[in-house]
Amino acid sequence: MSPKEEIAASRKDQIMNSAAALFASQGFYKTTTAHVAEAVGVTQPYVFHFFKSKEQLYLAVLERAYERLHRAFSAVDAPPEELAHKMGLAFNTLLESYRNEILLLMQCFTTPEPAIREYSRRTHSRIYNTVKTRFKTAGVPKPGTEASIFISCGLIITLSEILELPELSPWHEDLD
Amino acid sequence: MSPKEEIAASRKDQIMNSAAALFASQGFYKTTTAHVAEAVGVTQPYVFHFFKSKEQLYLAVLERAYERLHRAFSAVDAPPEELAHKMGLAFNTLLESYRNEILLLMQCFTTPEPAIREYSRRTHSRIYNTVKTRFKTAGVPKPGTEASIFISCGLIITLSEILELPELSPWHEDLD
DNA sequence: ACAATTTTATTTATTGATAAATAAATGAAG
DNA sequence: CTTCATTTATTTATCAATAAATAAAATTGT
Repeated sequence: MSPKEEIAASRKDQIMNSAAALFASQGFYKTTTAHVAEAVGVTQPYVFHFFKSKEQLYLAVLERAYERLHRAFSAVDAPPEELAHKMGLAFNTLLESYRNEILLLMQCFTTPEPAIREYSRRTHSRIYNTVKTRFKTAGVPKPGTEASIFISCGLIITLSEILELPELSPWHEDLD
Repeated sequence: MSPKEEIAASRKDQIMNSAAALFASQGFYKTTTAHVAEAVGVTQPYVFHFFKSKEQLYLAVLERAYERLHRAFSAVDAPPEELAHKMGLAFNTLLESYRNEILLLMQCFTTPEPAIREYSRRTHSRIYNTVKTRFKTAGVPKPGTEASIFISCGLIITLSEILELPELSPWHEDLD
């Protein structure tokens, strides 16, 4: 965020932004409410004025990330044979603009907190159905299988980003 | 483990087995050394007699899991056009026999502990190179790309298992 | 003066880790 | 054999640190 936007953003938004960055890189457990507060420049208990628990904060960040992904995918328009490719481009654009949120979204399923698990399940299910429906509507054969492959692609990109192993990315040129 | 094997297994092995199950389902942070100890039936400080820290225990379990995967993949023998398929079968067999270890292996990259991150990086890199080399030696074209796709397949299966969303699995039949 | 914002002070619970004590097994000497 | 000594296996007790959450006070703006 630019300085101007930083000022314009409400405290709640600032907290969610810092939380997204920290949750994405440090995960749910290693990210403390004190870290989030410090990143924003407020005191730790103040975080609880906006979110009744650390878990609720995490879920709020996750939901916002999902909505952004959903909007981005919904905005893609292309003929059937280009659809998957264009959705891939949309995913990459999102990864550049909202890296934290995307990495969090693709990673959340490993957080064993029951409420987060359940939410992750719902979220991944929603993503799958969105993608599948888009493929199906466009007349792509085997839309379910295609959607599954598409998401697996997102997963390996995430893994490659987190571990800094570019050769794992499907975009990496396969020489020799 | 059967009762007989349970007795035969050394304390250290028992601790690693319980730790594998707990780390796979509860993750690094939510799994306490007390939980591991309780699952084995020993006291919490005794775990530290075998592993100098919880982190070392995690890494030991991870290494054992990697070695099992490596052996399984190395044992696969097939002509080029069947190789990927047969390696997929080997992965599935392993997932049935050593579910905990496999899920842990595919999940470990999200644990933000620096030493674990570094180890995950190394481990995933080793898996990738193993698979790529196998494809290349067999004469499969684009072995790097194929290896990347193969691993992404493992990731989506893991996601589907953890969240209990069978429709996300590549093996799920794509009806309608 | 009122309402919204933000801080200080504090509590409670959890958990990884250490140290010292005890019990059990093993083996050698009488 | 069986007693004693020595090592190995395991427990009890405890510490120190961390972190989420609550409540009440204080500050700021209108």
